[in-house]
Amino acid sequence: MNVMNASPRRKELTRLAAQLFVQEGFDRTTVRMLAQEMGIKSGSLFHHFKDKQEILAAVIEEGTQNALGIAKAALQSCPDSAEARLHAMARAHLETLFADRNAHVVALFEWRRLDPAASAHLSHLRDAYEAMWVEVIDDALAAGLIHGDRFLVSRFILGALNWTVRWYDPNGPRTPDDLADELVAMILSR
Amino acid sequence: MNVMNASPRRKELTRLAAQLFVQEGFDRTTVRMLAQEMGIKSGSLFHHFKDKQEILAAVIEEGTQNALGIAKAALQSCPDSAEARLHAMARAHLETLFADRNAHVVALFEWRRLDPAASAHLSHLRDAYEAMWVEVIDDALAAGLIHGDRFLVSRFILGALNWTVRWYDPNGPRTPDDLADELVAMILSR
DNA sequence: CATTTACACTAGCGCTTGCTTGGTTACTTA
DNA sequence: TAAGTAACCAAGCAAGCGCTAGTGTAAATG
Repeated sequence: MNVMNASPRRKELTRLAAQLFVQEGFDRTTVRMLAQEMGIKSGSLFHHFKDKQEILAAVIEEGTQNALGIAKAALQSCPDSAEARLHAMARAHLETLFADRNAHVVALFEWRRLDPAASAHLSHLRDAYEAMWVEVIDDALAAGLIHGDRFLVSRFILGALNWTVRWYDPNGPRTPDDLADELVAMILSR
Repeated sequence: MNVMNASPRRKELTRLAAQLFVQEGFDRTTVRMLAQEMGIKSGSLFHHFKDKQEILAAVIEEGTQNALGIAKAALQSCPDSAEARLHAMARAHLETLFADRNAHVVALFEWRRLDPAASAHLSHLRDAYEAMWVEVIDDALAAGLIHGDRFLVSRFILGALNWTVRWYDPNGPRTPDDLADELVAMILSR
């Protein structure tokens, strides 16, 4: 078995798995379905992954790592005002949400299928991402851009953003940036 | 088989099923687990429900009907201003979300497990509920209470509200009404 | 040239799944 | 007291599940 490496083959298989997990749900996706989508037989799958659980963990890790990278890049290359940073985070969130849509849908809706070990490991990644949000929101509160409880405000914002995967149509007239700007405009105290 | 009636026994079984579906997810909940939780044998389950699908549909129907009832009652017994109605809808949404939490979590996160027939039937119920929201939000926009695109605003609000099931702790210091008021305060243009 | 590595294959084991069958029990009604 | 009905059970079937064992082969490596 090809333990925990990041071969290009494995990356491609992870991408295909994410797509199937979104289409069918993790539980209803069988190893035979995964193998067929990948053009191999079900037994061959276990050369690349220890078990089905590890495929799920790989999908979620991939998505979360990308989200972290995009958010960091967005904050670094943006004006140093609280308002600009809030905009940048919202835009970055939706950018990664729809660039790696499959991985993020799996992360959001199949998280509970992770076994405890994988869940613990990936929780750290997600916490790192959420910490960036909390910092930006604290700055926005301190600057008087928004008002309210920091805990509630951040939950509401992330809820509204994450829920977009349930209704947003990438082929429609609006870009993810449009959504981000509209949401920020909606909550700014003016 | 006890076709599609609403016997008290069936109602109680539906309630227990909702709980298990939330704990384990629909796919991982076996008919044997359901039966055990209900204190009967797995074969007996099919006296009350045609198949496993019908249990899922029963859970979701129950929750959606309750939501409709609560929202209607809330709008009828509230001052006739756009702002009061917006408050009332947000409060009603969170009230039913946590009064029938299990049923609503299932409706929100297991909807795709419904077969097409059941999905079509229940979609009508859900559309009726969302139509109430659209009306209230249109009034709020017309009154100048909030600004933005009616479509986006309603999606953002419902997203923020629905996402509360992922983090809200009913045993914490805040009531659902607190949440509703904070959210409305956050989006009002002041 | 010999050996290792990466990747794929076939075949199937052991188990669980949703659901059916054929029948029994407990209660209500005529 | 007889008939009807709702509720239940023991047993098990056919299908499908994740995963393993063992083998073949072509390319990379010593």
